[in-house]
Amino acid sequence: MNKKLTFKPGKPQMDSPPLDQMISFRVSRLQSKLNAQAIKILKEHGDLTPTQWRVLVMLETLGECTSSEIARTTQLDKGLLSRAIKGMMQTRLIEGRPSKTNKRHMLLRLTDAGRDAYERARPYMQERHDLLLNNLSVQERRTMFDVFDKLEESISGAEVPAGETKGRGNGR
Amino acid sequence: MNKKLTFKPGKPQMDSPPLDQMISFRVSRLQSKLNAQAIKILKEHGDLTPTQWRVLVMLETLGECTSSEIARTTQLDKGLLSRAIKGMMQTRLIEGRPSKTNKRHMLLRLTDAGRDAYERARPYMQERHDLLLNNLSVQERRTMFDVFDKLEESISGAEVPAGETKGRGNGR
DNA sequence: CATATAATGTTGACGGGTCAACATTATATT
DNA sequence: AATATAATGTTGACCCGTCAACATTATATG
Repeated sequence: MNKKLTFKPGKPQMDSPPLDQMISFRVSRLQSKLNAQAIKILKEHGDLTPTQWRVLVMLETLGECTSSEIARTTQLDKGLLSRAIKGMMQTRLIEGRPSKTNKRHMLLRLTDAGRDAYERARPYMQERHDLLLNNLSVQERRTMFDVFDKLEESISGAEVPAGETKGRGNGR
Repeated sequence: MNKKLTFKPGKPQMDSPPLDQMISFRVSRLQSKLNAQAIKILKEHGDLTPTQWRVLVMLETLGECTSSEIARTTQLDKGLLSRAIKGMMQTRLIEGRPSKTNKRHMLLRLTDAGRDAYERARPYMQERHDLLLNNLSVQERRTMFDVFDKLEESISGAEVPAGETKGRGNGR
């Protein structure tokens, strides 16, 4: 099981590739692979981008909502979202209507085509996710998400180590 | 501490943002944050890019080696590496000499300036990494890397579900 | 009420990562 | 030895994510 038992008792023990022990590098590489996989699956089953897929998921979950709500919930960049939404409105996956109480808001919701696209891709995305989970024990799954949470917290906590002017929002 | 306590005991409990339960999304978001943090630190302490930093780490570890060795070990894209190395040779962080046994190879190694840059950024990168680890138990750290390994394996195993021609290399 | 500040969404610019094509050189196959 | 195949590294094209600037509208502050 353990891959790194390759040191000789006499030598200084050049342990396996140092970058493999570095969190940021591992997350980066993992993200690349996951992303490539997602792109491939989504291209085959509805020709969506990962961001578009995420917008669909959010709309399916939240129901009618605005771009800024999605941005806040997912922490995705609002510029990125703006373009994704624009494209999805052109291809009629979603539709928007102006809010009457707030002229800046655009209330977004799935069209039938959008819901179809979602339902078409979903089983494959689900299958993929199950495949990822299947190789992990229940313990590992729980710990994984805990670790994700803690790492994100560490980063938020580390930024601006001294003297923030005011406010608490992470200016994203 | 726990932000998501908004479910009613009678209801099926529409669990918090669905994307938060999805591995790919979590890894993607985590990667964004880690990357932004790394970019900031590296910019302040030597003006390196993350890729350049990784090249420095690899050269410091492997000693003199070639671009393809780094690509193989890290699984970084060879095009990306080519450009990073080109830039680092221009700024004299590394130097290369042609191999005599293989005319395609360029043997790379750190210059003194490169080693300086590495040593200048290293403590800050180390501190950051320690900060990330400090919020994790020993158990969590072990599980985290195990999970990284297993997830990467899952992805490699999932690609080309049937009838691969030959070979075993992941065509990257 | 008047004004300053914050939120919403759009856009342009930029850099980084991915991919494919390519020239060159090594290696395998016959 | 001749030829096909694979490896190495470079380059151009492309897309995505990030950031800053901006116009517009809401809200807070005086």
